[in-house]
Amino acid sequence: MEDKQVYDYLADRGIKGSVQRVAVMKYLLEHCNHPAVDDIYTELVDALPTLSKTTIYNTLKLFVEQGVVRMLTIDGKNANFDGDVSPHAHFFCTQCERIFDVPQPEFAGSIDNELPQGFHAEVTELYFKGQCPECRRKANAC
Amino acid sequence: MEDKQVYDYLADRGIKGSVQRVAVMKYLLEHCNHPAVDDIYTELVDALPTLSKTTIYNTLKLFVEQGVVRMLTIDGKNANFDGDVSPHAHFFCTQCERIFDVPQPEFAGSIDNELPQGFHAEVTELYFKGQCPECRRKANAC
DNA sequence: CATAGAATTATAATTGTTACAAATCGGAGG
DNA sequence: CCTCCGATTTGTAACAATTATAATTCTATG
Repeated sequence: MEDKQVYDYLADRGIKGSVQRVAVMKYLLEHCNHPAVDDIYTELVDALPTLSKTTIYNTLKLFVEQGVVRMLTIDGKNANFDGDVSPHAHFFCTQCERIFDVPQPEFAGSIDNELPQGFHAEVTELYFKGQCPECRRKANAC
Repeated sequence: MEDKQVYDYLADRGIKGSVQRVAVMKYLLEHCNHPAVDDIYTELVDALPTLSKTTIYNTLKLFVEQGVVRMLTIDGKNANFDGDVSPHAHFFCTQCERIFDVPQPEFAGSIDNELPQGFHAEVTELYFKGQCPECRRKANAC
């Protein structure tokens, strides 16, 4: 993926680009590993040696506010980030601690109908926690 | 609610009671405000002056492991706790920052059918974020 | 009543995040 | 091409939630 593409992607969504912002967005678009702030920092600091962790925080905050990134609070410790903002749910494996994308059941279409009168939801997060296929297989192998 | 009742409630679920554990469980059963650790501590420390915050952490960890309490990671800052473990979803008002109980759509009955082959979920958390009726009303009053 | 194991406590350490002020960057106008 | 202003980035320090640890206190049991 070209930096120019990412720059335009941000511009289309009303976000002024910068070297750092493009790098963060590009990383999120190219990886579906739901990184934490630290993961992103570690990945990018080699290419951008002056990068500051504060910048990652600032950038992600902006991205979340502008709706180009989703923040996940699934693992109870860190925030994790997802560059895929299309509706989907997440599965947290309590053993390997990885986060997986899983399809979201259809109720999502009419969220406010599901809610009591007067509530208005802007964000929906559906989290599952348990064992992923790989860890289940290992556990049963005993 | 009597302490004895709460003590038995815990015993029925395989948890040995203590003054502190009963106090925490009782508080959670009597309040649906989804308190954070600090809220619980502040509420209980008057009646139990020697209470330690570490005890609250230990106790809640035990309760969550034993499935008598749910931990919510909806607000991005603190963990919040819910003594009601029956299936229901939560709504976080981004303005007043309160957490509301809301009904959970029916997919919950057959969770593993909703998940890709091989995943096994033990916990499901459905979070909505937006404005509660009260804050919406205030916002529109301008 | 003595003892062993469990639970509680206080303190310190750790960690993720935010606040803040200084330095740097980038674009508009001269 | 230069200067200047506002936005962005950076580094440091502050903050707050949580966890680790070790000592103390409880509690059940013999």
